[in-house]
Amino acid sequence: MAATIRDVARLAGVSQSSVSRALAAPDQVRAATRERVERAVAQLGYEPSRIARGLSTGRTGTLGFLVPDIANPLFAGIVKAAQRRSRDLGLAVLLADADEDPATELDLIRTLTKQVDGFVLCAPRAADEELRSVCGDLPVVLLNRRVGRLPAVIFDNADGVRQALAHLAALGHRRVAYVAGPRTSWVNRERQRAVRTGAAALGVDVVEPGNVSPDLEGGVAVADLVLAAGVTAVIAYNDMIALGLVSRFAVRGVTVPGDISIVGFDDIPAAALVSPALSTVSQPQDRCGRAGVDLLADLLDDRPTGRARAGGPRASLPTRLIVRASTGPARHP
Amino acid sequence: MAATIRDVARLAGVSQSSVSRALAAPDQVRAATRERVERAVAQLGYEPSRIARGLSTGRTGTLGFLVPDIANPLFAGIVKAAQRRSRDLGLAVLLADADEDPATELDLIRTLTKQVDGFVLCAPRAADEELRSVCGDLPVVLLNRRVGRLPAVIFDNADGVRQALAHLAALGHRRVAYVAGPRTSWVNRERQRAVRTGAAALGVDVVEPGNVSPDLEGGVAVADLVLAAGVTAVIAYNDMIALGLVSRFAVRGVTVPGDISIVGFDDIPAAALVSPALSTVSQPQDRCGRAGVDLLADLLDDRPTGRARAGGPRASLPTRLIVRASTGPARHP
DNA sequence: TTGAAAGCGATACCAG
DNA sequence: CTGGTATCGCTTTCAA
Repeated sequence: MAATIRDVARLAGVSQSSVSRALAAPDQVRAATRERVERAVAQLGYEPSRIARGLSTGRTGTLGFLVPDIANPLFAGIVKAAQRRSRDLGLAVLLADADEDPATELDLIRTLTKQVDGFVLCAPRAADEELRSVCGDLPVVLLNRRVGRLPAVIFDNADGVRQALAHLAALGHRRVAYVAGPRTSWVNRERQRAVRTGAAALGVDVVEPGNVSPDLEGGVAVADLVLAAGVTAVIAYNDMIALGLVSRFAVRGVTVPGDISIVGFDDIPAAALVSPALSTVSQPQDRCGRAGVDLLADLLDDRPTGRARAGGPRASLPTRLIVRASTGPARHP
Repeated sequence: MAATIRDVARLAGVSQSSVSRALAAPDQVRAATRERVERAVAQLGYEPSRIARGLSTGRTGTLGFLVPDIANPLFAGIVKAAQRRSRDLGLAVLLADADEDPATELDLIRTLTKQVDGFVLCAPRAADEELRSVCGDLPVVLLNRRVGRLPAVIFDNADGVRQALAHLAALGHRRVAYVAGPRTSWVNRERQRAVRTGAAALGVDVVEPGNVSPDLEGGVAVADLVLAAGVTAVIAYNDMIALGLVSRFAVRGVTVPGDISIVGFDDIPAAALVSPALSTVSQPQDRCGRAGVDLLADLLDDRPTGRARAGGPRASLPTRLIVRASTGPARHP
């Protein structure tokens, strides 16, 4: 059996209270006492039980981290960064993978809500009101999503889209497709809107073959529609879809970028590997994950905004177009 | 403030004990009582506090899941499967990413050990004895690793290697490289050994350019050594390394599989996407993740072996070679 | 500066 | 079948 605070107290010849204090507020304890406690702690290899502590403090030292799909490299990268930061802050991470399903998501939040101090919701798919109500007054930080005035870390999607469109327009493309991601994705709606307004401003026609799942299958499934639309370039909701397109295009004998140019989003590792390499709008995953955790930690410690640490409670992170294979349309060399 | 068991008891006009029973063992309570309790529960939206329960039962309803690197698609896939299974079993998952570092790993286990009922350690990098001692007598299930007689789920690495070697030998390769992964990886050692003995049996020469990190960078870094070794084929510790090789080979003007054939391990999604597509030994990630959680759940519930559910406490999952681009050596058409 | 004692929210044993 | 009560391990007043 692991040692408890009582064992330490007994061994050190002091009360439990003193042990507790010696550990939590060392300066409220005489040096001599503190030392005896520390010795006892070391000798017994004592480590306080987090759950027992949780019971009395009402805090668990754990944060809930929700993602739509941990197999998506973007989210894996964000989780990794968040994980590291949490560790540094002494927080544990309860991971929840919602499988891209809004209902599962709400379910997970509901069941986890009792065991965490707060949530980082990465790109949640559920509706605004449902998210609000399910979170109650638990501290929440959103990533890749905006809901009212809740603290959030987002990428500058509009600017990313602008860069992508400007790039394609400069190459001479006049008719591009936007392959939309999940209807439930706030980011998708943002990009969609940005594509529409941005394209109009540049005098570029936009075709939208519809919404697909944000993975390889989604891209493969929609590829033929894209071809049928007679566009010379396509902007995909994310790199997974883009790679799915590449793959299906190859099967159809359509060359990239010769016959059609593609721009994705996220700059996942695989994007640089396919050949020709994928042009993509890169997003700083680590800053995102880190900022999310920082923001939540601030909330937990009651630091109202956390401006100092995370660059504002509603940080917008810059995105950057990475040009790899894209070229102008074939008929316009 | 959320409702407690006391509130429910008061509202239902029964004792706390009865409420507790009505929820945990409904058949030990008169129907009438049970109904009153249920009504009260519904009315108050009561949900028992997991941590309070944890204090008295000594169980947290949470399992610790440790991976070397969540950004590695293999592990992401395994985590996803484990996650789903855990959810079905009513367990929460505390994720820990050790960043491929043995020390971090032990640290994480130590700090998390108090808040979980058991651990699933996926491909842990720490040494046998350290793992044993750090886990104490917490239930532990290993994935991709064998330590003494601890319950484990592993892939049949030897057979995977055998398939890969047989394939290459049949194509006419007589000199192949094995690009090793982390020295700390048990799986790597298994594969390495299998390559050595297997190649000897087939009369194939093996060159080993050394250990690299199991990611793209690792593959890129070692690519030139591989070329210098004058081999016609290479088996890589995993797909990430293999893809790194492909990428660097392209830069060097070496064509795959024309000049050199590559076989990886894991069959991560990206493997099928690069062109030419990567031949690889596929591992059933979902079965692995699921079996790991099942095994641990059995341990927690004191079902001694869990044979029924997971195919044995030390399941060995089949691997399967997926042939994509590999061909025979150029000089041997 | 220290110790005693009252919770925190549930479970589980023991009478009745 | 039900209620009272000790208990889990720690934090936090409140006195001393």
